Amino acid sequence: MSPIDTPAAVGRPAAKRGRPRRADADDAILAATLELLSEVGVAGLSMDLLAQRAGVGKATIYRRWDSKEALILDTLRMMSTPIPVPDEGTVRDDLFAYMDAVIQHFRPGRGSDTLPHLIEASCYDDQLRASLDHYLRDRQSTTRLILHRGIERGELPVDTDVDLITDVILAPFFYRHLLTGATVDREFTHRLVEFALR
Amino acid sequence: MSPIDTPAAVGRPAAKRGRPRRADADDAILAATLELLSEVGVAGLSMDLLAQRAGVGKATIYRRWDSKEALILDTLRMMSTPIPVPDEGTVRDDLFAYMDAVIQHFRPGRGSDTLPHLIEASCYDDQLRASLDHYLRDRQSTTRLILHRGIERGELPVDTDVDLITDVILAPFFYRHLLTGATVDREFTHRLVEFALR
Amino acid sequence: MSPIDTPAAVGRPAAKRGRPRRADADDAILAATLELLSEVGVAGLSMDLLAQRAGVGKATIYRRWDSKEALILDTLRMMSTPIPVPDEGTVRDDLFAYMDAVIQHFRPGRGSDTLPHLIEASCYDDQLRASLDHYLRDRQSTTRLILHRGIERGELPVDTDVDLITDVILAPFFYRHLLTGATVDREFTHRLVEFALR
Amino acid sequence: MSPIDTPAAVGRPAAKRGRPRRADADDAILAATLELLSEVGVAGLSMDLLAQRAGVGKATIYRRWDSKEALILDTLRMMSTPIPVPDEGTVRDDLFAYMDAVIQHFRPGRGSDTLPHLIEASCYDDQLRASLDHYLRDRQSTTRLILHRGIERGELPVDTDVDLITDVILAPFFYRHLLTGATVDREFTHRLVEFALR
DNA sequence: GATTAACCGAGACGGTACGTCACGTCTTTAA
DNA sequence: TTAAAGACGTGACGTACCGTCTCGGTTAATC
Repeated sequence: MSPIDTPAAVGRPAAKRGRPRRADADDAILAATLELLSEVGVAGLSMDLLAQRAGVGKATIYRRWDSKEALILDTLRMMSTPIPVPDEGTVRDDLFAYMDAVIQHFRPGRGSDTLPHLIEASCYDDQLRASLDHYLRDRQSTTRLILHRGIERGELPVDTDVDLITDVILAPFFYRHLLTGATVDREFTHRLVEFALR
Repeated sequence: MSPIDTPAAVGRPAAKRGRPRRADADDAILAATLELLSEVGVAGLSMDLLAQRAGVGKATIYRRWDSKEALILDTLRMMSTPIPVPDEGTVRDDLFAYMDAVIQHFRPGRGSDTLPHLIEASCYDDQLRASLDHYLRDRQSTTRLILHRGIERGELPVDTDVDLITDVILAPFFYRHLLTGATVDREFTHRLVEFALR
Repeated sequence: MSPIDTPAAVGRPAAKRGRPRRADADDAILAATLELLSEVGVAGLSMDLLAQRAGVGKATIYRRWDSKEALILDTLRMMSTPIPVPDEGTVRDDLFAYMDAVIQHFRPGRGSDTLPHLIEASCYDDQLRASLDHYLRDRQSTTRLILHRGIERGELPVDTDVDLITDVILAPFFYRHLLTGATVDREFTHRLVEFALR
Repeated sequence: MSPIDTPAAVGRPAAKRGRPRRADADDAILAATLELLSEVGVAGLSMDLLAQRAGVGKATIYRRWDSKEALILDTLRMMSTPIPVPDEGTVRDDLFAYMDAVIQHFRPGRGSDTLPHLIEASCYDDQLRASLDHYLRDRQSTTRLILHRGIERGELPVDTDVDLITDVILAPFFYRHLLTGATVDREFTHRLVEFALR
């Protein structure tokens, strides 16, 4: 979910009236959100605190985002450092490298309650549900890219079920991380990749 | 997490003094919780409302459970109808049948915010985290049973990695359900089972 | 308080530069204020609503009046229908007639919170305090006129304390109206007039 | 308006259940209100600040009073030092002395916006209107007592209209104080008393 | 005719206070 | 001692206004 009222339509002159939105407020708010997420987590991030930190009125936040959660999701989208696409030469090694990075990325810490929070919030907000879905499917793109590259190279059969393998590789990671709390280490992800490419 | 202070040790007369705990309060509370979960979801389940519904003081609830979430988890454990263990003759058909039932069980509805809520809450409460892990690993037992039965029957090789296959079958279900919002239907679970048993 | 910057001095060309004030904006604002006062009272009259109703920007209002209350007071001054000066032949009958009209004028209704609001606001704004004083003393002029006419006619002694009698007749009306909530009817005002002229 | 739910009915054992209201909270709240009224006036008295000052949750205040204004009125009733009943020997001197004290009491200062605030608020709240009426009529009792004492002593005729004279003496004070802003000094109140007793 | 300065409607801005709600604890009387 | 009832302190919520500011765009008097 992007900030509300983004004049997405190209070519429309937007016929702006009234004082325009402060251009730098979005950034200030997103930056403050990112700061607070890592300092106090989602649980400690109140809208009052956020507004104060961003040097902004609460109304300015609500004018731009529908909810705290829409804002947080946008913060993840815009501010979080992306996991780079590895290029080790083979699908197997690319997936090994990528999953190593994923493990690093989901280290437990102050911000590790963010994704669970968004998941719960999306139960009550269809628009957020759609945005979160879109965001998380986007994060599959690296895995998909690696697999497609493998098919092009002839390393994988042309009829490889990319969707399924993507799920099979990524899902157990989140399943263990969020649900069963089982160990997620390199040994596990490597075993998983071997199984998926078997 | 079981109710606090359960006189687990048999034989100890407990040397009770004062008014004894109401024997039926636990059940009344669990039943009211289950009712409210399906009526208003976790989001609408406040402790005040719950106490009123159960005809119980709030302190009585907190005397028996550490938190709202511990209670909810116990409610799931005690009150929710278990998914029966199928016995179709082959591992493949057992897993097909089981996953069909799982799909039914996680139909969207009033109570479908329960698991996400517990997942988030477990970020802030180590004891809950442990209890939830235990509960969810418990729910893997049917899948494991089916696989072990297959090994005994000689249907699966003796060195089958039961842990991994369990994750590979169950994880994508929750991953799609909670994270990407992708379709989860019989076609998908069947494809998944085929892949896992390939 | 009149609109700010009124070029009161006649003959001074004021050497205006720039676009002149919209001539009809004052009226539009005053009219909208009067409308809203009777529709939603002072309490419901927000500056945003008022600007919208008058088809005017908020800044245009603040350019012309110092505050919401200065505007409201001006609205009363300019727009409210004045109570006519009676001429019944005697001081007694004139006062009877006038007080009857006053009773009518202060009927309870949507706009009856206006005066109390101005009274409170004038606690925080010396200029408003002065303007309100001036306005309310102005409204004594009819009573004063009636009394002075009586003195000229020889109906009242020449040393009549007009100030005091004015207060004695008008004050109990407002005192009961605003403070004690006691009944204010013709019987009361007549008794009052009789006492004052005794 | 007294604190909500006061078990006014005598003889009813009240059949109290649950934790009783903190006995000292009322006092703490009233005292904090009085403090803040004199420090920052009604305008600066926010419920958050008040709760903090009283060492009490906001909900505790709202549990006991319907509104900020009901609380303020109660504060006046309970905490404000009453004007003593003078006993100078004659009605005239008693009234002189009393009005002198009234003038002192309504000195301008931090708390002088309190009465105007309550008057406005009572436009929007019938219960407050009734309470304020009752409070202000109560404050007439000293004047009435002085007049009745005069009748008993034979100093005033038995058919003296006590209601009217009370209004005639007190009303101009508030009228000038709140409305016209005219001078209210000893000279004026003495002239007023002389006129009323004429 | 070009420039300039004050105006215009619209609406975003930083603040502040509101009254409600839920949390988990505490305090009463009764059993 | 536990029970039901319900008050407690805390703190976040999302809304509504305030009075100011900032746009793009008029509209005159001045140059």
